[in-house]
Amino acid sequence: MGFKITATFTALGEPNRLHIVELLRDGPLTVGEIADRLQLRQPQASKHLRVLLEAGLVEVQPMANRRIYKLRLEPFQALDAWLESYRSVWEERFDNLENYLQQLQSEENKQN
Amino acid sequence: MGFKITATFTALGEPNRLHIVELLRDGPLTVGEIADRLQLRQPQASKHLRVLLEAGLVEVQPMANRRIYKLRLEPFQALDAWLESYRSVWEERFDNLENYLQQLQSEENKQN
DNA sequence: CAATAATATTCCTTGACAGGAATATTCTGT
DNA sequence: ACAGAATATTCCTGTCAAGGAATATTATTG
Repeated sequence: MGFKITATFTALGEPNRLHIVELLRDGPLTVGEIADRLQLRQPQASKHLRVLLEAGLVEVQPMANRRIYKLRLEPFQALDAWLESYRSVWEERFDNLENYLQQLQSEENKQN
Repeated sequence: MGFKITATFTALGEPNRLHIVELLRDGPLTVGEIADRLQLRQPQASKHLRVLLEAGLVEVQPMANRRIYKLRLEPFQALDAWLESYRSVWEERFDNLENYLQQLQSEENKQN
């Protein structure tokens, strides 16, 4: 806990990192495996993983020579919670209400 | 349609822009109002709004002298859909399954 | 302890981005 | 058409992030 949601967004804003996350959705992977599948050089893979790690999106588990990265759930749940407040917005068709209010305003206090 | 989700993420990765979006959640606002509430100078507000606009997160509706910005629903729904595939991950406790697989692997084909 | 595999870190360079200040644009009313 | 309000754009500058290449670190095996 204690990760800022903007960190989540910026981390996922980079295409390679988004791709990594999508790979990890299907299960934990090794740095080398990630680099292979994404056509990345190993150092770049490590660097992106570092960013994801610091954003709390993944965690790492050393195994022998390797480091296995896997998704952490919390940031996704946080994202979900954040989205929740917007779901109500579109479900209530807030949109139309506002159009209505704008009409009122645009007609400068016309009283019927 | 046709907006990349990475664009959504990068747009929301900037704290001021995230803040703008959260303001707009409660209803459409004018550039000036946004600048006021966020303690931003008008040009910066306009610039951030431009980014949000190009990412498809907001739309603008000219009214007289002003421009009223409001949220567009689609990117949020897209985000929601994207998150959906991760919900199943954490709901199925995929995590434990993987720990199990890792154990197997770490013990190098030990057959009981 | 040497050799090797897997991964991380550093240094460098380049490009993107954010804020500040100034200026341009657009619309309205007269 | 002009003045003024609201907003957009441009230019400049400094910072930060990403890729490439080289090197350092860590753990395993013999």
